[in-house]
Amino acid sequence: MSRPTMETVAERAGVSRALVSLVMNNSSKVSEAKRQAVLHAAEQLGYRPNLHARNLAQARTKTLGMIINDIHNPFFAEVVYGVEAAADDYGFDVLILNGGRDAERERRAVETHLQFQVEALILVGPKLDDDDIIRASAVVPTVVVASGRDNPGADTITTDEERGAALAVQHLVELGHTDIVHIDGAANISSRARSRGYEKAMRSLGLEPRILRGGDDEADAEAAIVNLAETDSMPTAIFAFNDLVAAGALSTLEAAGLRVPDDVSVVGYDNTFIAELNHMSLTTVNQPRHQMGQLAIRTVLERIEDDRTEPARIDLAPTLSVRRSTAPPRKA
Amino acid sequence: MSRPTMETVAERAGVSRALVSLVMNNSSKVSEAKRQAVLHAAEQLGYRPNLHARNLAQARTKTLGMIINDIHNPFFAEVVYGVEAAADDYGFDVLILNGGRDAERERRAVETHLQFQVEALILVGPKLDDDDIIRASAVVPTVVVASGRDNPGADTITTDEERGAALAVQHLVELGHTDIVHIDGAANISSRARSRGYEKAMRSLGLEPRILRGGDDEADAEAAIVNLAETDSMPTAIFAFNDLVAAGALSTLEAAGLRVPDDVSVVGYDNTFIAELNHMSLTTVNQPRHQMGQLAIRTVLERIEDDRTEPARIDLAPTLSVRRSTAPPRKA
DNA sequence: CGATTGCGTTAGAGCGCTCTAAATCTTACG
DNA sequence: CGTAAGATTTAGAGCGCTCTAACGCAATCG
Repeated sequence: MSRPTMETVAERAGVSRALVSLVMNNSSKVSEAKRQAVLHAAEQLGYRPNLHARNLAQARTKTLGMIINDIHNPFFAEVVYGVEAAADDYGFDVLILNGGRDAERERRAVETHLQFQVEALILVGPKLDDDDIIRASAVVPTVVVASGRDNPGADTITTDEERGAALAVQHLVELGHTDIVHIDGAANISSRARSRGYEKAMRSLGLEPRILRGGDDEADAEAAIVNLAETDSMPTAIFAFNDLVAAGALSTLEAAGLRVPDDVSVVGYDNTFIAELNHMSLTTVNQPRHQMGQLAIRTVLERIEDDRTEPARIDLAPTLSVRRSTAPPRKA
Repeated sequence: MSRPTMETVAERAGVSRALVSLVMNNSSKVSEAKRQAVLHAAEQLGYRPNLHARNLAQARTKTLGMIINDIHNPFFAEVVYGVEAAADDYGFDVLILNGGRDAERERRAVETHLQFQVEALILVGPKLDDDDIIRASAVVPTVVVASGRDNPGADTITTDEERGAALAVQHLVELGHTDIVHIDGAANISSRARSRGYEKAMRSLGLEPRILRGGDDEADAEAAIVNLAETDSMPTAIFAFNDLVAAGALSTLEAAGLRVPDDVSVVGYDNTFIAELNHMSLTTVNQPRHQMGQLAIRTVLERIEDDRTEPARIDLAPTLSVRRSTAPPRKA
């Protein structure tokens, strides 16, 4: 037994298929009596409109396609909530596809979304390269969130990561630190901007930058710090590429008998869940993720309506969340 | 300029629309010459099949609908990866909708998926109640993952949570603990089974169970432990409802001047990301999440093919991941 | 050499819905 | 009463694709 269609409902309610359509789209020009009859019939039959048929018949789908770099990463979850909230306001459905930290998978996800005729594409922290993004945005309005760079053709929502790094440095310097090491994000997409921000801030304050190669997980931090302990001198403060690297720093430092923040202060980046944990209590740079998600939707949808052609670029200000992993340096 | 259709491609390639269709579904009965011509024309036009049209024309959609309790929660991410891997094998697309920890939103998500004519529904840690699930599974094969209970009408993939709790108790007892307190999950869906497992295990070992009301986040743990410190006696080990509660326990204990694991051992549940962090290094009960996701797909798809009618129930065995938050009790 | 076979191709109906234009029914008014 | 205006309702085409049945054509065979 296949599912009931409008035809079935129409028959049952003793009206035409067109009338059922009107009721389903709650048109105002339907008599109350018929409306009730239709609604009742639909209810009884367990009728559910077929979105594929609707989307085919209509020009639009009222559907947005979102691709997330990695569902594992709670950083993106907040963005998703922002996106969903805004999409709700505009009456759009959001289909989520998982990129799985893999450019190839993201490419396939883009393809799937396009085949689903989404009206816009939201790429959250994409692994795709410029060409992919150009190709996609040639087909459908595209907005990129948190990619840490400009994206030709697409709208872009970022935070000023240089500024974020500067905030971290500033905070440490205000606490009295002068020997501040940065563990970078290696090949990571946002790494460059953060390092540059760190370096500029240090120099402008007359301090000597020291950058160590890190990565994007705990193990990378460990290597960097072991190196610091063995061959180099231990600074009084460490600014890590992200919270995870900072977490790695925390445990490696403690394993080495150093206390945070008494001996060494640590600052992370992203204000993830980890940083919030009481036991970690990481001072970190915060990006307004929810807002980024909301703006992504607004930007791209307005682009559709106003059919603006040049891409927008929105750069939000990061803030610093001060917690217990930073303190004034121990008096020498 | 709207997107090219099969018609456009057919014209360009000098063949009929039907032939284009055959090529797109790479049928074997197309001459190589025409196949190339069509492929070439499609390429040039940037043709992309319209999934809505296809899904309408075909009986099936080859699409699965998944609803995740909360994208924030990394526990579910692993399940998602399992689901995706298996779905890939079967050639299904997986559409993800976020439940947002809200039964009402989940209900709407189910509705959306059904309107998209998904061939099966995968509910990961649903907030929906039995009736919702019964209703859904009456329309489309449904599988529930990690709900911690039986779900009438739907296939169910769980782990034996009683057993998991017992593993935790066993581990602590083997280390020499006898005074073990459980902080439960309050109204949380899995709380009952874990508490029961704890209680049974304790009694069967001749120990007196002590259960405190917890919840599902750090703050809940704090309240419970403060209570323990002030009005009750501090045990030598704590088995928490989940990793987050355990994390809360960790920080509250340390704030109270107690060291983990020297003074108090702590065990969590779920083996989330948190537990893995070096700095936390939480002994915890692990659920084979990836496998759960895979099994969910297999179960529900096989159900479609074999049109089995009675729901399946798969109960996997949890394991214990021992880390540094547990140790023998301090000698009195 | 006409009939048969089989491969490659195509016409055309139909999937469930929306939308325009036209049909039908009311109601109001001269 | 007849009729125009307005309010409801409906017929029917069409969205882009798949699928069945039939068609054309070359190769094969008795």
